[in-house]
Parts: sequence; structure tokens; C-alpha cells
Amino acid sequence: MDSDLIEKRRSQILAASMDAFAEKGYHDTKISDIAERLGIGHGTFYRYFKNKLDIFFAVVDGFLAQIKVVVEEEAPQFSDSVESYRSQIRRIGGRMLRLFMADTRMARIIFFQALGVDPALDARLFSIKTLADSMVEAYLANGIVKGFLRPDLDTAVLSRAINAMTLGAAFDILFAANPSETGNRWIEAVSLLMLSGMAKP
Amino acid sequence: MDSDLIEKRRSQILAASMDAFAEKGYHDTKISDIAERLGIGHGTFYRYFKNKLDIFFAVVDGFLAQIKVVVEEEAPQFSDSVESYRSQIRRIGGRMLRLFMADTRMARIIFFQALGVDPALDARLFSIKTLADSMVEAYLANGIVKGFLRPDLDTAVLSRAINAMTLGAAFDILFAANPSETGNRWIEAVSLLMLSGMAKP
Amino acid sequence: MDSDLIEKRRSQILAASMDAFAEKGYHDTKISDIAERLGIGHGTFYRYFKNKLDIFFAVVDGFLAQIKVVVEEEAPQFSDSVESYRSQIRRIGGRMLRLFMADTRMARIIFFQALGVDPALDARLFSIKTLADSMVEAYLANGIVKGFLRPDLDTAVLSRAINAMTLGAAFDILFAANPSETGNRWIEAVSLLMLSGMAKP
Amino acid sequence: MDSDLIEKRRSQILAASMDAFAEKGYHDTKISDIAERLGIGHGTFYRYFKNKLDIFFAVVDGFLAQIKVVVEEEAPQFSDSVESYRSQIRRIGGRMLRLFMADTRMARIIFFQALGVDPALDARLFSIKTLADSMVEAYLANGIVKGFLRPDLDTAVLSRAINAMTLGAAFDILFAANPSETGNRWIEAVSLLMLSGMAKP
DNA sequence: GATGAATGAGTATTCATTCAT
DNA sequence: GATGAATGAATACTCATTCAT
Repeated sequence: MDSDLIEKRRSQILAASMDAFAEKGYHDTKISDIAERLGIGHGTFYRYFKNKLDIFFAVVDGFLAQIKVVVEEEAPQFSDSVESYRSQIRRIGGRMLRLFMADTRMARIIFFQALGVDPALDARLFSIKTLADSMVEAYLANGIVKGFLRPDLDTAVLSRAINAMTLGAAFDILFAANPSETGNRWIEAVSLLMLSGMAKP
Repeated sequence: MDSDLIEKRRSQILAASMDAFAEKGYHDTKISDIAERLGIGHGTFYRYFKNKLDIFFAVVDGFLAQIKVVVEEEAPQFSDSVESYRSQIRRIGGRMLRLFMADTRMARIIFFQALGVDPALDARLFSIKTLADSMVEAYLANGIVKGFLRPDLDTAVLSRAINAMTLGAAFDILFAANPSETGNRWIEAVSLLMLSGMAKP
Repeated sequence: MDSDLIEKRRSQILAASMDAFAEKGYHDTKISDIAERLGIGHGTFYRYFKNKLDIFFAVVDGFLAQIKVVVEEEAPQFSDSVESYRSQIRRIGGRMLRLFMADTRMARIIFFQALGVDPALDARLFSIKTLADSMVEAYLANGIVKGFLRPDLDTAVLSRAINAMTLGAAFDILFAANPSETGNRWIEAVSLLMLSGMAKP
Repeated sequence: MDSDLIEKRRSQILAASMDAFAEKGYHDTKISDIAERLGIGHGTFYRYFKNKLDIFFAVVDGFLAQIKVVVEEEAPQFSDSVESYRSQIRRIGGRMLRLFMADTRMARIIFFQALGVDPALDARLFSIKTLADSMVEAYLANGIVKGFLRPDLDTAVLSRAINAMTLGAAFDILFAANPSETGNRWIEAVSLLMLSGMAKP
């Protein structure tokens, strides 16, 4: 199949681009850098991607799509007790953090390079954030309805706060000596914080 | 005083640069853009700043210095009850958010432009984050010592989580219709989360 | 016959090229444009023509060859009176203009695109012009010898002038609402001018 | 005066560009060629001209403006006899040819390079041609009204024919061993043709 | 001190041409 | 024979920085 070869080439270029962007950032990465990493002519690059922005978009969007999947696959209505909610937090948090752990390059690009390159890409990132916020807010609303969360929660703000912590965790993991242990500590600490707060009972 | 004039010019250029960087980002801002905003020759710029990176550093660093002041002025040992701790959270949170509210341009630069421009600047941002993390951790440690916070808290992780929420708040405020009201909602919601958690008691 | 197929393909490519060159000019026509018009692979092009210049040459040369035929088929010695000369002018002029009318693309290429692409092609055009000039001059010389044209004519200059008018006519026809009527008007007006001048008798 | 220096620089670049365009044509002239001829950096070029097309336009337009002046300065109504008309033909023809003789580079650019580079420039050339046609037609109309030209002339066609001869003359002169003598021969031959025709009286 | 003319390093992109399949 | 994937030469243009005035 021709389109298989094309797809293969595209992924090779995508992979090399991720390396390059993660290492040097968008502006300091030259198309010829990417081509050199693959040992191909730089003209070849343009057979597979329209231009430099096009591939950066592809790189970032591929990751955002994965996040979107995690966000959308969950079912907020599922939990009906603090305990099942705690499991849910652990599971979603874990999946999200594993996404960031899976590819350090990607995390690096998201945190250090993605913003400010292009307005359309900024908007894309923004929309994912908004989606994630809504999803978390639905969980909180479900918890209130089911009666295991306080009825007076400011769900709009708290959902954003929770996602901010998720990002904080992903960022922290990026520099952690032991990422998966660090991830677990975050999940435990944040789920404790969320459900019980820090005050001594 | 000669040096007064020099300082005045420097701040004019600094102000114009903030406008420019906030609007178009680092890479899309030309030195001549900055000069034009001030009606000065673009050669003049180089009498006050070494180069383009130099002024971006200056812009970002000016803000980081203010954050540092807020961070360092507080006294972690002061609180000795949940109540006084809650006031402290509100006060520090309020000061921090007011910093971001005071200059939207600055917030915009920090969130959208600052990262990935220069490794040294990334490191500078990183070090401020680390400082803030330590400060918050000291508060948590104080709370544990004083006995009003749970002794089993993962202070290293939670301090980062709390700062992540502060950044989340600052970001949210940037797009809020009513920034100061939004700020207050964040402070209330987060301090409640921190001290009591979200579970129905 | 193999060579028949080859010749057929060559003319298909030639035709598509004429379209392309007439529409976008030499420099703005890509080999792939030509191939696309035919639905063939652009590599195939190179099996029939050496390179881009080669086909442009072929396109232009095909037309120049037709002009040459018209020019060379006539017999300057034939006329021996003003009247038969007038018919001759009409006939040659008509044939020449019909050549330009037959293919607007070709006229467009000759007038707007052909010059300045390649020195060798410029020279080829030049040589056709020289040939046409000589032919017309021979007619004038014949007229003088036969005694129906003024003996003091500057035949070298006038032959060029007459051909300049032919080109002028061809150009005019290119934009005429009614080309064949316009052609006739040119032929009448120019033959009158040539034989009688414009002054009131 | 600053603007004097700017104007001086512009003309230098303009002159060097004319050399380059006349020698190698539009497409084969690189901006760096032009800069090299002047011993300036190629970046300097862009301080004075927006881009490559901009300077080509400037080059060609400068010449077209001169033609326009010649065309517009004349007064068609002035002549009222064949004799004064003949002088007028000689004078206008002479001025026009001297324009082309004055700068061989310019003539070369007009004849070999100008067409097909840019639609807007093609249109500009076209509009000058149209203007010249109208002007000549006004002369013919005047001659008819004044009664020294045949009343049955096809003025629309003949005016174009006359301008075609003018272009033919300009082209011929470009390659003439003795341009000014050649110019005079054209003027004499064409004015004779125009007024008396070639037929033996 | 201020200026802005001059500079040229740096780079994305195009497209004619080749050649393995 | 046909194809189109791969190639890289070639080039216009930008903009941070310098420095003579």
C-alpha cells in the first residue's frame, strides 16, 4: 500500500521533529535539522508537511488528541461514594500522568515550547484546557448530586484548580528522579487534599 | 542627576517593550517596534540595553523580583492555629493574585511567551518556582509542628500543588470578566479545599 | 508503429504545454502543471522532452516554422503591376494573420512570453524576423524593377516597417472582439497606406 | 537634505538594476547581483526598494513616464497642411526614437524583458500603448478635418499601424551600427510611406 | 548622547531533474 | 515504458546589531 509508506514516512519525520523541538524549541529548530536527523534531503520534508508550522501543529495536536481521549473516556456519573470517587481520581490522574511520562519530549514541548508560537495553536491548547475543566466540573457536580461532596463547592473554580494541580504534577514528574514514584505521591497527596483537606481532623 | 535620566529612559523602554512583548511575543517583536512606540531611533535602544534578549530578561525579571518579594516577606512561623493560617493563605494568595492583576501584559508574557526563549531565563523562572515551593513547604511544616495540620502530609508534593493552583488562579483571572471577584472566589475555594477538602463532613 | 505513439504523446504534451505557457508564462509554469493537465506522471514528461527549455523551444519553434512556410512559399517576382501587388499583399497578410488567429495561445506566447527566456530562442525569433524582412524587401525590389513602385524607396527600412505593421496587426487581433473583421480592416488599411499613402490626392 | 541622499542612493540602485536587467533579464538577475555592482550589502537594497518586482517596476515605469511625456506634449490640432504635418511626424518620431537611443539598456529591457513578468506591469505597458494610439489617432482625425488627409482613412487601425512602425524603428535602431543615421532613415521612409505611399505616381 | 544607514548572517521554501521500481 | 519519491541547488527577504556622524 502506498499510503502505508507515506504514513510511515510521516511518522518518522514526526518523531524526528519531536526530538528536535523538544531539544531546541520551535524557533531554533531548522527544517534542515529535522532532515539531517533522518538522513534525508530537506526537500523531502516538504513532500510530507506543508511547512514548519504544519509539523509543529501535527506534533502538538497528536498529543492533545491523546489527552482528549483520556478526558472524554471517563464517566462522571459513575461514582456514588467518596470511596469510588477516590478510585476514579486515582485512575484518571494516573492515566493522565502516564501520558506525560510516556514521552518526556512531548511534555517538554507542551510546557516549554507550545505556547506563543501560533495563535491557532494557542487556541487549540486553550480549548483542550476548557474541555478538561468541564469534565472535572461534571465530576464535582455529580459528587454533589450524589451527596458525597459538599453542596457549597465553587465547582467552576475548583475544577480549574484541580486541573492546575494535574499540570503541576506533570511538570514535576518531568524533572523527577523517579517519575513513577513521584506520580504516585502526587496522586495520593492530591486525592487526600481533595477529599479531606490538610487540617488536622 | 545623569543616572536619573538614564533610569527614566530605561523604564520607558522597559514599558514599551512590555507592551510589545505582551502583544506579539518575543520572536515577533522587532527592536524597531519598541523604538517606534517611543518615537526614538532604534539605535538608541542599544544605549540602554545590550540586546533583545537583555531587555526580555529585564522585563521578565522585574516581575519575578516582585514575586520574590511577596514570597520572601511572609513569615511561615507566624501562624499557630487553623484560623490564623487561613488568614495567612488569604493574605498571601491575595497579594500574589493582585500582582498578576496589576499588569495583564506581564501575566500574558509569563504564561504565553516567557518559556522557551532562552535557557537562562527558563532557569530563572524555575528558580523562582523552587523558591515559592520552599516557602509554601515551610508554611506546611510550620503547621504540622504547631499541630494544626495533619502530620502525615506530603509537604514536598503539596507545596507544589498549592503553587500550581496559584498559577491556575492567575491564569484564570487573565481571562475573567471580573478579575477581582474571580480572584476572591479562587482564594475562598482554594483555602476551603486546603483546609477542609471537598468531602461532605 | 512505436514512433507513432511517441509522436502522439509528444504532441499531447506539446498541446498541454502551450495551454500552460499561454496562461501563466514560462517561469510560472511548472513541469508538474503540464503533467497534471494530461493526467500523467511528471517523470513521464522527461521521456519526451529533454527539459523545460526544450519544450518551450519546441512550442515556439513549431509556430515559427509555420511562419517560415508562409514567408518562403511566396514568389516575390510574380507581381508586375500595382494591382497584382495589392492582391499579393492581401493574400500574404491574410495568411499571416490567420496564422495568429488560428491559435490565440500561440500569439499570446509569442507576444508576452517568448522573449528573454533564453538567448538561443531570442536568436531564433530574430532570425525569423530577418527572414521575413528579406522576403518583404525582395517584394519591394521586384516592384521597383517592374516599375510599379517608386525607385527611391528605402527598401531595407520599409520592409522592416511593413513587418512591424504585420506584428501590430497580429497583436491587435489578439484583443479584438471580432478578430477576422479586424484582420480585414488591417489588411485594407495597410495596403492602402502602402500603395497610396494617407495624403489627400 | 536627507531626502537628497536617499534619492541619490535610489538612483544608483536604479542604474545598477537597469544594467543588470538589460544584461540578464528579470528572472536571472539576483538582488545580490545588483548589490554587488554597487559594492553595497544586499540588505541595503531593501532599504530603498520593497522587493525585486518593485525595482523592476520602477525601472520600466521611469521609461514609460518619459514616453508619456513625449506623447502628451504634442498638439494634434497644430498642423493644417501636409507640409506642417510632415514636420510634426519628423519631430515626434525623432523625439521618440531619441528616447530609445538615449539608453540602449532601457530599450533592451522594454523589448526583451518587460512583458510577462507581472500582470500589473503588462497592464501599465498596455495603457501606454493605448495612450499613444489615441494620440496618433487624434493627429489623423485632425488631418482629415483640416482636409489634408483622405477622409476615408481607418484611423483606428492606422494609428496602431503607425505606432507599430515606431516600435519597429526603435527595435531596429537597437541593433544598428549607426543608430542616429538609421533613425533618420526610418523617419524619412515612414513619413514618405505615410503621406505618399510607395506606388510610383 | 542620539540617530538611522548599512550590513550580512541566517532560513524557509520551491521545483527541475533523476532514477529505482 | 511510466511513475513519483527523493533530492538539493538556488534565492528572496528579514532584522538584530554596529558605528560614523
